[in-house]
Amino acid sequence: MQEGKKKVTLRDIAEKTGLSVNTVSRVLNKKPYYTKEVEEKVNAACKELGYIVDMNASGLRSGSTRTVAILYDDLVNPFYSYTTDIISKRLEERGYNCIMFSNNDRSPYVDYELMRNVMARKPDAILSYLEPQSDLLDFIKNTGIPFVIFGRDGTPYGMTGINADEVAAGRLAGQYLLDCGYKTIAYIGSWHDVKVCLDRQRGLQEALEQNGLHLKEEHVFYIRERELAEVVKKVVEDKADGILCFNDVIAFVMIEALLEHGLRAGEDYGIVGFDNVQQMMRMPRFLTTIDAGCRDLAETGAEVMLDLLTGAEEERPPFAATHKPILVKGNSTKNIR
Amino acid sequence: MQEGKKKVTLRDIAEKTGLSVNTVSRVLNKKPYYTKEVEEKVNAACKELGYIVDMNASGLRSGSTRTVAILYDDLVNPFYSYTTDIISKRLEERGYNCIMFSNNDRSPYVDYELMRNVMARKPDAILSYLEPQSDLLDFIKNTGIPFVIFGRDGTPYGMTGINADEVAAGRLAGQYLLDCGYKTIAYIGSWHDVKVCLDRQRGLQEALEQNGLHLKEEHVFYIRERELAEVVKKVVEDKADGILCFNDVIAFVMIEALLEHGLRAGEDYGIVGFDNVQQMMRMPRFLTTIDAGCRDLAETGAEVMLDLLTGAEEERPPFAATHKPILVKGNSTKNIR
DNA sequence: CTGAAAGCGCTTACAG
DNA sequence: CTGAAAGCGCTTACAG
Repeated sequence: MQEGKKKVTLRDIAEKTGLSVNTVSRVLNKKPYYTKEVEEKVNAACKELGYIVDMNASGLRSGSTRTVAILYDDLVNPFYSYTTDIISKRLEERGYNCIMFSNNDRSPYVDYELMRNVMARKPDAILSYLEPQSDLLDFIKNTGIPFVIFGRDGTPYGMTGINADEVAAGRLAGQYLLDCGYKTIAYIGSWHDVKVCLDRQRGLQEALEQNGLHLKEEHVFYIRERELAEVVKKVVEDKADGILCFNDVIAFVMIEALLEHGLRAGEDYGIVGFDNVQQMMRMPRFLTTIDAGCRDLAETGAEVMLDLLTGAEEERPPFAATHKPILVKGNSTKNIR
Repeated sequence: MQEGKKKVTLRDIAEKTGLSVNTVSRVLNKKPYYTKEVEEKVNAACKELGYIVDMNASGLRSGSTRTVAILYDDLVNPFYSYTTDIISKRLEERGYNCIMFSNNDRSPYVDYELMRNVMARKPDAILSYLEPQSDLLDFIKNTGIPFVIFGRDGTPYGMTGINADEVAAGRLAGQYLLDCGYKTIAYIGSWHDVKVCLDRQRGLQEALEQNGLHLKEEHVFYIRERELAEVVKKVVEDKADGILCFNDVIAFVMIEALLEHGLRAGEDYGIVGFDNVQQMMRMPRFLTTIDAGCRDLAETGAEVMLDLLTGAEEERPPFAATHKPILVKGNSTKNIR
C-alpha cells in the first residue's frame, strides 16, 4: 500500500484482475451488480498496487468534483477560522474537500473575478462568508451551483443564509449599554454597505429609540473606510462612553487605540463586541460581547451544505428562530449608574 | 460576460471565432505563435460568451492542477489561521488555490488516510502544518510532489521545513522565567512526540541547566494526552510558579483552569506562551509570550512554495538564521525577586 | 502561424 | 452481472 512511484490507474487494476476498467470502476463506486468475488479481487489489487482515484478525472466525467468552495475575507478573525474549522471537517468526513477563495482584500463582496476563479474549479457547492455584489446575483444563480451565505442573512439576495438574528443581537447589546448607564453611544462598523453590519447597527438604533434616544449619525463609523486615528479622535472629543463594535476584533483595535489616549475600557468607557472570540480561543474573558452560538451556527451550516450536496430535503427551522443571541459580560463594561 | 446558463467550452469559442480549439487554447495560455488579430478575436469571444476555463480538465491533461494542499490540525489556533491567511492569499495571487485537508483529530500526524485524500486531488505541492508519520516518509517522497513542513523543522524528516529556532525560543522563555525569580518550573506541551513541542521543551531544559537547575520529569505535561484536571492538580500541589506552555492557546487554558483554584497569572505564578496570538488578533496584550515573527514566517513559506511550484531556484538562508525569536512581555509574568 | 488527432483517467450510457 | 465504446474539456505532441 505504499507505492507511488508511477501513478496507478484503473487500467492497472483492470489488467491485474483481468476485469474491465468499467467493472473495476463500478466496484469502487459501489454501483450495484457485481459478485462478492469480483469485489474482493478488485479491493485486493487496489490495496496491493496502492491505487488512489484521480478526483479530477472523476469530476470531469461525472460532473461532481466533491469539492466545496469557501469564499472568505479574512481567516484571522476567529469567527471565520473557528466556523471554517468545523464546517470543513464535517464536509471532509463525508468525502468533500474545501477549496479556499479570498477576495484578496479587494472589497467586502463576492465580485466577478472571485466567481471566475471559483467556477474554474467546478465546485459542487459554494459557502460564502462574503455577501455577493448585487450585479452578480443573476450570474451566481445561473451557475446552478448551490450558494449559501454564511453568517449573514440571505433573504435580501434571494439566497440561502445561515445566520443569527443580527438585529436582535444589536438590540440586546444596545439595551445593555443603556442599562449600564452609558450616555453617549457610538457604533463602530466595518463597511457602510454590508448588511450584517447595518443590521447590528439597526438593532442598536432600535434599543436607543425604545429609550427615547437616537444614534447620532456622527457617532457611526465604518472603520474599514476611515482612518482609525480619525475615528478615535472623534470618539475622544465627543466623550462617547458606550461603544458598540461590529465584531470583537474591531473592539480590540479600539481598546488599544483608546488606551493610547489614556482611556481604559471598563473604566473610562464601556465597550461591547460581537462573536465571543475569547471563548473560541479559550482566552480569559475580558471583553463584553454578544454570543450568537457560533458552534451551532457552524454545525447548522455544515448540515445545510450536506443537504444541498446530497439532495436531501430536510426541513429545518431557520437558525435565528431557535437560537437567541446572548450577552456575555466581561470587564470592558460596568454599571456606572 | 454574465452568462452561465450552459457551460461554455473551448469548442464554443472555436466555433464562434472560426478557429480551432487548439489555437484558442494556445492564445488563452499565452503560448507563442499567434497573431495579434487572432488574439483579439479569441479574447472578444471569451468575454462575450463568458468563457471560464475548467481547471479539472486542464489539470487532467497537463498534469498541473495549480492547486496546493494544506494539511492542518486545527484552524482555530491563530498560528494556523493567521499564517494560512497570508499563504493562501499569496498563492491565490499567483493563480494557485488551496485545498484544505485535516487529520480530523485522528492524531497530530500526517497519516495514510490523509495522504490518500490529498493524492486524490493531485496537488502541485503540499504544505503541511503536521509532521509526517515516520512510516509514511517513503510514500510521501515517492509521490514526487513537493512537501513542505510549515512551522516545524523538516531536517529530521529529510524535508523542506519553514521554521524558527524553537530551541532558542524555549531557552529565551526559560531564562526569562528564571530572571523573574520563579523557582519551580513546569512545561505544558501538547503531544509527547511532536518535535516542535520537544524542541521548545529542550530549550527550557537548557536554560535551567545553564542555571544549575533541572526540569523535573514530573513537571512536564502533554495536555493532549492527559486530563486537564490532573495536570492542574499536580501544578497546584507542587506550587509550580513558573509555567511555560507550548503555545498561547494552551497558556490561556491553563490560566482559566488555575483561576478556578484561585490562582492568578502574573500574581500567584508566571506563565509564558508561544506565538503572540494576541498581536495577530490585535488584542490588548496580557500574556507574556515568545514571538518568532509569524508574518515573516508565512511570507517565507509562501515564497518557498512559489519557488517550488514555478521551479525557481532561489537561494534563501534558513528562516531561523535571520529571524531571532523575541520575548514579548505581558502581565502574566512579573519580577518577583 | 494554425489545425487534426490523440489522450489525460475516469464514469456513463448502452449492449450483451 | 460484465464489457467495449464514447466522451467529459482540456493540452500536448505532431503535421502542415
